[in-house]
This record gives sequence, structure tokens and C-alpha cells, in this order.
Amino acid sequence: MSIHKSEIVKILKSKGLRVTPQRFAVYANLRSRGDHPTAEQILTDLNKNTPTSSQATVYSALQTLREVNLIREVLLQEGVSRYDANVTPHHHFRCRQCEKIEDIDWDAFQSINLNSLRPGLTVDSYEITVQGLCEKCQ
Amino acid sequence: MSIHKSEIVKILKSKGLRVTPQRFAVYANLRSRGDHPTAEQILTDLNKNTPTSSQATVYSALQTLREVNLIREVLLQEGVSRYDANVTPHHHFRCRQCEKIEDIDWDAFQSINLNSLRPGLTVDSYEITVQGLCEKCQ
DNA sequence: CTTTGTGCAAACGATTTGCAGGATG
DNA sequence: CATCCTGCAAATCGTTTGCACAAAG
Repeated sequence: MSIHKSEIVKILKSKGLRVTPQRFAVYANLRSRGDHPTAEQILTDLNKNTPTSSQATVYSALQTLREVNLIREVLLQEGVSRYDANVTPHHHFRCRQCEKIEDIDWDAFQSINLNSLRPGLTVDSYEITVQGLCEKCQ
Repeated sequence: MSIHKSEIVKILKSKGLRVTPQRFAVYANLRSRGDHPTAEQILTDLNKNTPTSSQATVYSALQTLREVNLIREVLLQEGVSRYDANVTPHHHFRCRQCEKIEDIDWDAFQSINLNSLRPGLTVDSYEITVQGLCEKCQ
């Protein structure tokens, strides 16, 4: 669960991208938290003690990290983009009350049989989104 | 598949809401199309021939219709909200190329066993999102 | 040194809001 | 005729962009 600094360095460099403190900080922040924060939450968090990144830089870093597949965007709330450092396939649980989003292991569900899909469609991936209430919001 | 005017009237009235031509037009437009349009697409469509609704009114009608559960919002694209007049449970296919969204019948997949979810969570519903390429984009 | 990235502020697109006039029940 | 809704324009929110300076390789 620790951040393999060498790995992010390798991935960025292999694409001809620079490893800046800001990019690293954004990635590290995203990895260290269990939720799926918005760009603004990351920005606030990074600058809590000392100024680390500007707003534009956080947005740009998120875009870059997404392009090299170090992070991904999750579409679980209207209006804002949320990010996830877990790029392995998994599902999501979303609390309809507090809007918290929690990962669900891929193996928690049996796999879906996609053969009954209309022919002509090519499938890349799928994902299950479960909605409900978390324990705090019961 | 036709629009049961009486039903929308009944639902709105039962909540003390008025049945205005604009609300009806937005709902009728959404029902008559197979895609999942944005607010702006609906607005353009409604005003194609004669001015029918203003921008603010379309947004407000969508919000109202959503509150009474006549339509729902689908979260499948960043930045914009898309709407769906199909409020019965179903899944979605999304083309990663043209971003078209297509409904998948609920019965297309076997049902998911939710028992393996972490205890403490209460489940309301779930939904499968399949990503891939539609036939046009192959 | 050359190129790419950062920070600032202004620009932008989708959505919301305040308010005066208009339509609905 | 009281209330709720519409339309307009201005405001707001998240995100993007242009550009001068700074840092990385």
C-alpha cells in the first residue's frame, strides 16, 4: 500500500513526462486516502500546511496522471469529477445520504455473463455500482 | 410507449405541482427519444420550430420531474448531466468512441448476489455499466 | 540551454438564482 | 385571485486556457 516512487517515476519518464513535486504530491495524496476526492479536496489537502500546488496545477496533474493510467476518474456524482488511485478493476458502493464512495473488490461478485448482449457491441469492461446507505447513515 | 398524459398529470398534481406546457414538453421530448440527452439538447429540440421553453425553465422542469420520479439522471459522462425517462431498473452500455449510451434490459444479466457485501451496508439498488464500442464505431 | 511544467488571472461551459411579470388551479 | 411557474439576465461553480517565469533533463 505504500507508494512505489520508483514506479511512478518509471511510468512518467517512459512517456517523456517530468516527475515534478506537484505531480508526485497529487498522486501520493490520492493513494493515501480511502475515499474518492474531487480536485478541490486534493488541492485543499495539499496546501493545508504549506503551499504545495496551485489550482491549475492540480487539475493539470490529475489530467496527466489519468493519461498515463496511474489514476482514474470515477463518475458517481453530478457536476464534479472524482478520482481514484486504484486502477485495477473494482466496483463501487455509494451512500445516497453522505455520498461517500467505497470500493468493492472485484471478486465480491460473481462475474457477469455478457453473451446475452446485443451482437455488434464490443465490450471493454464493466462495472457495478451499488447504491444504498452506509452504516453511519442508517 | 405513448405518453400517458393522464399519468403525468396525476403524479404532478398529487404533489401539489402544476402541469405546465413546458413541463409536459420536456417530459414528452425525453420519452420520445431513445438516447439520453443533456438539458441543452432538450432545449434545442423543443425550440427547433417554435419557442417553447427558456433555458432556465428546462433546467427547472428536469429537476421537478426528477423529484417526482418521472425521469432520472444518468451519470455516464463528465461535466454534463444526461436524463432518462426510463425509470424502471435497467443497465447501460456506453460507447467509448461516440459516447452514445444505450439501455440494457434488466433481464439481460443474471441477478447479482449481494450477500458478500460488507455487513453494515444497506442496499437500495445496483446497476451495471458496460463500456465498449458500438457497431458504428468498430 | 531547450523544453516542459507551474502559477496566476481571465475565460469558459453547464447549471443556478433573483426577481418581475404571467399563467394555473 | 393567491400561488406557483416562467423568462430573462446576472451569478456561481467546476474546470480550462494563455502567457510569463521557473525548473527539469
